[in-house]
Amino acid sequence: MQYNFNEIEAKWQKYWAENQTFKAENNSDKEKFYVLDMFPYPSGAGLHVGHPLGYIASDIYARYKRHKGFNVMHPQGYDSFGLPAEQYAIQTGQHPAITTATNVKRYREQLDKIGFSFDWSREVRTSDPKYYKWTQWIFIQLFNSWYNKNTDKAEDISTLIAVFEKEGNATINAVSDEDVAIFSSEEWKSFDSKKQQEVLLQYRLTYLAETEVNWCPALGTVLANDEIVNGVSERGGHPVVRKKMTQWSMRISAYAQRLLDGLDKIDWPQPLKDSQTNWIGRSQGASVKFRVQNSELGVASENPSLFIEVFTTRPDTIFGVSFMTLAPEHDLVLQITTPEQKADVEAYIEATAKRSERDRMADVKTISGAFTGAYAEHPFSKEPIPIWIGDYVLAGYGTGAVMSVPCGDQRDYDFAKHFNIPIPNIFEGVDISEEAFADKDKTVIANSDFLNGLKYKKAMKLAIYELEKLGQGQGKINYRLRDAVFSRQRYWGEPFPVYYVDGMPQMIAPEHLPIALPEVEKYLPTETGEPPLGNAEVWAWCTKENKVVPNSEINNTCTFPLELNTMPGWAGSSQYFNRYMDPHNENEIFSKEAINYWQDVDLYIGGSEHATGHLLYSRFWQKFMFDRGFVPKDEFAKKLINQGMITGTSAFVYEALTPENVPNVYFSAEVFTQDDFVESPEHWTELEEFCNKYGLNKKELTSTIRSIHIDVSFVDNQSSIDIDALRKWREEFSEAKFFCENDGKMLAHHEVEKMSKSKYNVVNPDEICEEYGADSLRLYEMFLGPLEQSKPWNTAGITGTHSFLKKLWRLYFDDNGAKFTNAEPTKDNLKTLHKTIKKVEEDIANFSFNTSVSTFMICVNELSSQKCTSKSVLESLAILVSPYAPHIAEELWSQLGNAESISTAPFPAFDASHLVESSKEYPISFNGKMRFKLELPMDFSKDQIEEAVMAHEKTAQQLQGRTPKKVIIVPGKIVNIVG
RNA sequence: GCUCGAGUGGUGGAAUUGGUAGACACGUUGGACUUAAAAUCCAAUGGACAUUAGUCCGUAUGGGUUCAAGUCCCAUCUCGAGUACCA
Repeated sequence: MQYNFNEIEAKWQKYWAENQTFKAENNSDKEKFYVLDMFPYPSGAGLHVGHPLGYIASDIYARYKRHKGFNVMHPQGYDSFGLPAEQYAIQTGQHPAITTATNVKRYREQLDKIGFSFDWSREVRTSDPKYYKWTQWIFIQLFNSWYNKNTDKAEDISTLIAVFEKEGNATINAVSDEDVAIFSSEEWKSFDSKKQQEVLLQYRLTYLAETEVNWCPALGTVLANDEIVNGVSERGGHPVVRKKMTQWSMRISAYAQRLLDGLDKIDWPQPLKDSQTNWIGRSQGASVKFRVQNSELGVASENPSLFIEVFTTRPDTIFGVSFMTLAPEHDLVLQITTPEQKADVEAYIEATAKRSERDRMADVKTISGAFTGAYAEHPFSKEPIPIWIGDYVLAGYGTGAVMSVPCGDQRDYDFAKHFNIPIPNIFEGVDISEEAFADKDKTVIANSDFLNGLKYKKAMKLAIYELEKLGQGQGKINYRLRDAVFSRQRYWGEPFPVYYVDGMPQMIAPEHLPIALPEVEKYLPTETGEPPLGNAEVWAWCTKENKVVPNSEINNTCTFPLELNTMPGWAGSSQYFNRYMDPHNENEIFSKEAINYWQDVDLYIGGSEHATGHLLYSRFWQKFMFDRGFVPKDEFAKKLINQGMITGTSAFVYEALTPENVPNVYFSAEVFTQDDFVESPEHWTELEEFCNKYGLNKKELTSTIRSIHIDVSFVDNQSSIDIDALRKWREEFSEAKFFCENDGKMLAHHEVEKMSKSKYNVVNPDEICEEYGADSLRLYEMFLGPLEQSKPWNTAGITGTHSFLKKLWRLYFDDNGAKFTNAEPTKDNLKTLHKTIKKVEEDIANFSFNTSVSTFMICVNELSSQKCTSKSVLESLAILVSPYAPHIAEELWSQLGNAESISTAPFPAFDASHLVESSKEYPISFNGKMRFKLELPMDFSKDQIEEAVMAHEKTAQQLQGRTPKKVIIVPGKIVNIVG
C-alpha cells in the first residue's frame, strides 16, 4: 500500500468539513482553551509560505489541547478593510467589496488545503456590515464615556453630567483636554445645548480635535511619516504640508498607566513588552515654569503666556541650567524672538519644516539651532537664561520645550559646546571637560544653593518642594503616549455612526446600526479635498425615519449630513477576538454566557510588527470594555507568541545595457561575480565575437552590468535557470543573448530578502501541497527552525520531511498491506515510544516545534530498525504525530480500526518506568577533554566509578605515569580527571 | 543615537539546570538494486595531520571565571528588527 497523500488529504479535509469536527460549543464539561491567530488581510497576491507559519504552530497547539481533553476554540476570519482594495478600486473602478470577496475566497481555498482545524462556523470579516455594526457600537460606547481618575476607570458620561449640574467642573478629577475652562453648576445650567456638547466633548473618550497631519494637496490625501521621503510624497514626489484637520481621536492616554501595569500580568515576549513600555514612555519628574524676560511684551505675572513650561526628569539639576531650548514649532517662538534675531530664527524654522521627523532623528551628528535673542529668568537665582530653538526638541512631546542642563545631558552638552554656551558643573567631584555626566545614582549636587551636598533623590524632592512654594512647578509624571487619531480620509473602512447638527457630532442610536458604507462613483477624495465619502449622493441622516437618505434632503432641521471620514484599520481588529465568541449574535456584541465561558484568549500567535499598533489598541479597548462591564478580563490574551518572518531567496541575473536593435545581454552568475568577470577565456572570446558582430565596445558594455530580479520559479535547486521559461516570461528576455557557464548552464545568484511579490521571490504553498502534500509542508515549516526566529525559505529541504512521512507510512504498511499485529510491544519499542512522548510534550510546552519534528524522525528510524509491528505502539505514535501531520494520522488511525476521528483521542500518557536505564556510558575526560567512553552500572557510587575508571588501561595510557591531582565525578553524567 | 535580538559545518539548525559540540535533516561523495531513470536502501561527511592507533585546532573576535564554557562575566566586531533624539 502506497502513501497516497493527495487522496488522503482530500478525504480527511472533506470529512472534517462535513462532520464539523472542529466546531467549538459555547459550553462544555471540558475546560475551555482559546487559540487565536492574527487574522490575515486578504491581499490579491494570495497566501505565500510565510503566512501559514504561525497558523501551523497555533494549529499544532490547538490539536494538542484537544487530545489533552480541552474544549478548544480555534477561529479564523479576515481583516478585510484596507488600502490595497481601495487603490485597486481607484485604478479599475471595481468595488472593493468585490475584490475583497474574490481574495477571501482564494485565501479560504489555500487555507483549507493545509488542513487547519479552524472552526469556520465562527468566521468574521471586518468589512461585513453585520460585523462592523459592533465596531460602530463600541465607538458610540466610547463617545458616551469619560475617564474618572478617582475611580480609575471609564464611566458613563451621565455621571459626569450629574457632577456638572451639582458642582460644576472645578473638583472633577478626569482625563480631559488640557485647556478646559472652569465653570460652576450655575454656569453649566446656563450654557446652551451646543456649549454643553462642546464641553462634554473635551472629556469623552473619543473626541474631535484639531490634529496636525501631513497633507499632500496633489494627492488629496493625508500621508503617514513613512510615505514621505525628503519632504515630498513617496508616490509621485509631490510637496507635503503640515495641515490642521478636525479628526476623531481616542483618549488612549487615559489608560497609559494601566497599559503599563497590565504588562506584568500577561505572558508576552519580553522584547514586545519592552517596546510597549518604551512606547508608553512613563517618566517621573517635574514641570517647571520659566518666566520670559522681555520688556516689550509686558510683565510675565500679568501675561500667563509669557511663561515657558518645561518637563524635566532631573529637577535636581535646576541650577545647572545654562540655556533653554524650544522646538522650532513652539507657539512662543515668534512672539519672543527679538528683531535682530528674527531673520536667523525664521530661516531655521523653515529649514526644520522641510525635514521629516525621521530625518531629524537619523541625523545625530549635525548640531543645529538658533538663538531667539530672548531670555528666561531662573526661578531661584533669577539669572537670565538665553532661549534657543533646536530641532532636537520635538514639538509633539511634553511641552515642546526643555531646560537645558549641559553638564547632565549629552545632547544639551553637545549643543552648548557647539554654540559656546557655558557649561556650569553642579556635580561634586565629577570631571565634565569631555562629556556630560548622567549617572543619577552617583550624583551628589554642588554649586546649587540649597541643594548642595544632596544625592539625586533628596535633591529632586527638595527642588520640587521649593518650586511648588514659588508656584513655578510641581512633581509630574509624563507619558510619551499620544492620543490616537481615529479618522481616515479613505473609502474602504467603517463609516462613523455620526451626523452633525450645527457642527456638533451626534451619535446614531445603536438600534439603527449598522450604518452601511454608501455607494460612490469615485473612490478618490472630492475636488474640494473632502474624503471619498464626500462623493456619495445618499449620505444624510433623517432623524424622523432613522435612516440614511439622499443628500438632497438635508435641511438641517430633521435631516443632517453624515460624517465623511472612515475608521482606521485597527478599529475592526481591536475586539474581533471577543466577537468570535458569539459571531452571529444580532442583538449584542456577544452574549454574557459566551464571554463568561470563553473569558479571554489563552494563546495568541502573530507577528511582532503589531507590537505598538494592534496589540496596544486592543489592550486599550479591552480595558475600556472591562470598565464598562462588558468583559470579565481587562487583558484579552494571557499568552502571546511572535512567529518570525520567513524570508525568501530572490534570484538575480546580471544584465548589461545594450543599444536598441541589439539583443539584451545576460550573464550567468559564475561568469560574472560581484564586480568582475571570472577568468574564463571562452566567454571572453564569445563576448568578443558578440561585440564585434554588433559593433559594441566590450569595456563599455560590461561597465553597465547590474543585477536584476527574476522569478524564483525559473530556478532549480542547483541555481540553474530555465532559459526557455525566462524567454517566455517577459519580452526583454525573449530575444536575449545569454552568456552561460562552460557546461552550458545559466546560473542565477541569490540573495535573501523579505518575501514579496515585487521581488519575485514568493513561494506559493499550493504547489508544495500538490507535489508533497500538506502534511509535508506543515512538518517542513516547523522543521525550518525556531518559531520565533526569522528564517529563509528554501524548498530544497522539503524532501526530508516528505520522506519521513513515507517512512512513517511504511511502519504500518508494506506492499502486502497492513503490517501491524497484536504482538506485545518489546522493551525497546516502549522505550522509544515513551522517550518520544516525553520530548514532544516538553517541546509543545516550549513552542519548540522544530525539535519535535526531529524527535519524530528519530522515533520512526528506531521503530523501523526494531521492526516494530505492535498495534498499541503504532496507535500511540499516530496520536503523537496527529497535531503536526493530521491527515496521515487520521488515515493511520482509521486503518488501525478506529471509527471516530483521531482529533479527540487521548494523548498517550508518559510512563517514566520505560526509560529507566541500568547502565550509563560515561564520557571520561582528562582536563576537560573527552578521551574515551566507559559503560558502568547506573547504581555505582562515586568510589566505585573512580575505582573502575582508574583501573582502565586507557586511563593509564592518558596519564602516562602522572598521578591525578583531582578526580571530578558527577554520577550519571561525567568523569573528569585533572592532572 | 537609543532599545531589543542574533552570530555554531557547504546549508537549515540541535545541544532546555555550565558536563561527550555539530542531534535531526538538506546537500555532496561512494556503493547496492535497475537495461536505464525515479524511488528505496547502505556507508562516509567540521578542519588539519596521521597507513592504523591517534594527535592538534574548532561555536564572530580578544580576555576572564571554573575541574569543565556554545552556555556565565568583561570588552570589541558584524548582522537583523523596532524607533517618536522623549529631556
